[in-house]
Amino acid sequence: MSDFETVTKSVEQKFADRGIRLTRRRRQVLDVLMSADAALSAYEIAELCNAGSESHMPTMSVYRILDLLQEEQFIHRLETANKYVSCSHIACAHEHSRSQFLICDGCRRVEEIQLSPEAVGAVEMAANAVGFASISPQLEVKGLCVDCKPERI
Amino acid sequence: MSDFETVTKSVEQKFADRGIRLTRRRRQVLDVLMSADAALSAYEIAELCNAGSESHMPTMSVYRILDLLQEEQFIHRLETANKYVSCSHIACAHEHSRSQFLICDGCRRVEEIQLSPEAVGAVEMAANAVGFASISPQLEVKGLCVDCKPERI
DNA sequence: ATCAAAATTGATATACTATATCTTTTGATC
DNA sequence: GATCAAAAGATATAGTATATCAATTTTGAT
Repeated sequence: MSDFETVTKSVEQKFADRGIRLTRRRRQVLDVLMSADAALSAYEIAELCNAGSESHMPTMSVYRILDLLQEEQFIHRLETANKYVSCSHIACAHEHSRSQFLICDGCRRVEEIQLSPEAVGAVEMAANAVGFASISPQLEVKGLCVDCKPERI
Repeated sequence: MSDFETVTKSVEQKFADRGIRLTRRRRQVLDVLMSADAALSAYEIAELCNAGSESHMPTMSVYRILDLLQEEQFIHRLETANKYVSCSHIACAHEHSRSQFLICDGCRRVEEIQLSPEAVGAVEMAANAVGFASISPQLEVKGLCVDCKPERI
């Protein structure tokens, strides 16, 4: 069974376990996101759903489905980019409470990483110091990947 | 001399030093941002410029001016909020190369903080580990301030 | 002081991201 | 199959942002 099929099976199981229907539309959106190697906007997702397909996927449906997929933690919304990515732990059995992203300002490549608890703790302490009670579990960091970093002369 | 006047003088000096004109429009936008106690959208800035004033500030001018002010490091753009804030070091003589923001998901309050070099280093190391050459000097963290944190029962 | 070039602003159009709302269709349950 | 709820379709509209060209203002050289 291919890797993609394994993931798909796992996703189907999760939908079933939670009593959520994995409809054709939802499957389309999720497939597009899982196959993408970059973060996509809702409109890009709609286009890709329609590409080479008879169906007409309305963008509004994409937004609705993105909301659901996000609630169920199958995908993430990148707020600094207004784009969406499938969760890199989509097939994992465990929950993953925190997610951190690196977004390349050059090629828009996205890597989901796991910061050390110490690093997260440092941010939390700095937050507490200025009157913040808690910080969001999602952190987005922009940068340049090695391919996009301009060579120094 | 009031605090606001001190800052204004300092800003005027910086404009002069860099050979950039501090026009009426630019001053309006900067004044609005410096007087604001929250991050503002470009359209909100335009509205505030027009409030109680004879002038008509077009939103497009606001965007143009925001670009300039950002290049010159007088203000920051919050990418997670699509809003703008004046730099908390606007009157400082030194450069401040890094900026980190805490944004309250409840009241939208924004605090500009300074993370420890260790915390930033931890993020950089994690980035390097997944093929990123460098990270952006601006970090935005969402959270809840103590006023907006729901009481536990 | 006058004129030409450059910088700034004004005006208009348009693209992109997102939400609200109402109707129609589909699917589950009895 | 009838009934009800969930999902999808359709349309309108709000909010954020960029592109472009024209008009005006400022600068600097003569």
